[in-house]
Amino acid sequence: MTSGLDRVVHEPTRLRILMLLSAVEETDFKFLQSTLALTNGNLSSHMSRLEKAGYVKILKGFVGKVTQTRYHLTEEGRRALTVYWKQIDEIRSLSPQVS
Amino acid sequence: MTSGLDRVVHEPTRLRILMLLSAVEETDFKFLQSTLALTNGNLSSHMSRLEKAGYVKILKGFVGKVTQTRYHLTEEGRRALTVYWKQIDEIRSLSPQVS
DNA sequence: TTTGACTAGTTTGTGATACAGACTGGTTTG
DNA sequence: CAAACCAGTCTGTATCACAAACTAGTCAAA
Repeated sequence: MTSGLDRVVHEPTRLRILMLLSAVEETDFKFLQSTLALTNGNLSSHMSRLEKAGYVKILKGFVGKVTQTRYHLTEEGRRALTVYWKQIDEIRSLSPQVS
Repeated sequence: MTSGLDRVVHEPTRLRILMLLSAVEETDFKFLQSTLALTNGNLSSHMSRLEKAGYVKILKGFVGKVTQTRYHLTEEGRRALTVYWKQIDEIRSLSPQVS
């Protein structure tokens, strides 16, 4: 246990993605890409990572004939965020133990 | 600019080190090593990284004939921490822009 | 109908780096 | 002398963020 912090969540770009998702509950590729100013490849691989971790559900569909990918925060993802922020608060209030 | 977060600070182990230093102002190698449960090599390289970034001053001395290394948070380091926490707060309150 | 631009992503390649573990050089203790 | 401690350095490995290249399909328009 290096530090306890979930590296999947701790990565800044993914943290932003997760925070956005936790606010809107569902989004599509284009929105995330333009809002966070990411390259396609970068966003794509982050989303795969989040899916693999079980934090995000990837939903593929169509708008007319054009594919559209939407993302949905899972309960597990929401829990991971809660835990993460709790741990961050602990680090933030870190002071040496008086034993 | 990937996300604006200072990677030197963002790395969990270094963040803990910096928070400890910001509380005690000065510490030695042994204390950090045992408090954070790090290997010598790992702690050593993190401290070098922090020194290189200008966030920590490394002070080498002796206790009797045995070397002792102490660490001191610089003003720059303290500023970096302040900025870091401000940015974290911004991410934490992230919600989609209504344009 | 094929050429060319555009959309929406995925795959690949590379450089950076956190961490463990082995080793160094010196000191002290048994 | 041997073992343990201190404070490192120096490998090696495995991960991984990011960009760039690539793929697959859509939609004109000539």
